[in-house]
Amino acid sequence: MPELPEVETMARDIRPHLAGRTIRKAHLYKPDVLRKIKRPAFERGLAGRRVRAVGRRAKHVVIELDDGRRLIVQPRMTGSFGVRARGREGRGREDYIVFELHLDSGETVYYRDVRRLGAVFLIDEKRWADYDCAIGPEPLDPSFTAARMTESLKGGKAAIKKALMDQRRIAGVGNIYANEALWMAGIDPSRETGRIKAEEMARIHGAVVDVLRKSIEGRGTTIRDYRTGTGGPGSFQGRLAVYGREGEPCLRCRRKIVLTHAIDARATYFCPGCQH
DNA sequence: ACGAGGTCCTGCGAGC
DNA sequence: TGCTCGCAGGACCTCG
Repeated sequence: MPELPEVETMARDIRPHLAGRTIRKAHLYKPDVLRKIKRPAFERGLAGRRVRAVGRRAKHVVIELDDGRRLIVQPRMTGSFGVRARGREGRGREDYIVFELHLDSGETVYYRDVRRLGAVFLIDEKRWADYDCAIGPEPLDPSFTAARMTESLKGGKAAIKKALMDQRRIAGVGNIYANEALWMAGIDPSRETGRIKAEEMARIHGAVVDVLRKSIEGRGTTIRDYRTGTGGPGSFQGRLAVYGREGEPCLRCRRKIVLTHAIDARATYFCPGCQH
């Protein structure tokens, strides 16, 4: 579920509560979300550590610790963060809580995930660098130009929508924003990536950057599960042009929006009237 | 080298 | 009202 704007919103929301704080104690309730680390090592590795920084990379929340290690959380479909004020005890395992970080401020930052498809890992600097290298460029980085995007996508025989969602090519774009960006750019999602002209690629680039920026401003898209770091819904769902609008008129040409699962078995919404 | 499909999980809404 | 079924915003793996 959470794509770049949603993960960015979560990271921004929890940052003021975490940055500069010391983790007194970490408690893990759902060990099956851990990757390549066991519960005791996870809890021991976090206890006593000070949080140096909280950021985002692609669809991951990155919590950097004072020993250089990173707590990485990838919420996938249903993961979300929350902050509990001092003195308010949590519901712990009853409430799909995966882990809790009890801070020296008295606050508790927790991560919950209903489906538990998300991933949590604690890795050192070197392994994080390797992991980071394998992910494509950040679309909101100033160096992400249309030329850079074209270079990153080049040679693709796959549908452009699939290419946009490939994290090795571009970071952070998922199903909702791939659908939206292609509508904005007026490009048919099934088009072969390698056959898209430079001028069209520039439109797609502009649309990707624009839709992600606007969604961050709106604090993300809540269809069902997504919650911001403060527990509320996002607002961008009210501004979606195609996603979830099957059968409704296109906002540009009034033709009916079509839903198909032909591309990678994921829901693709597009307008047959003005996307070519 | 690529695409298709299964897998991890739980909840929800549609339809009977 | 209550059940079953299909589907969900992600990403990894195997198979052909």
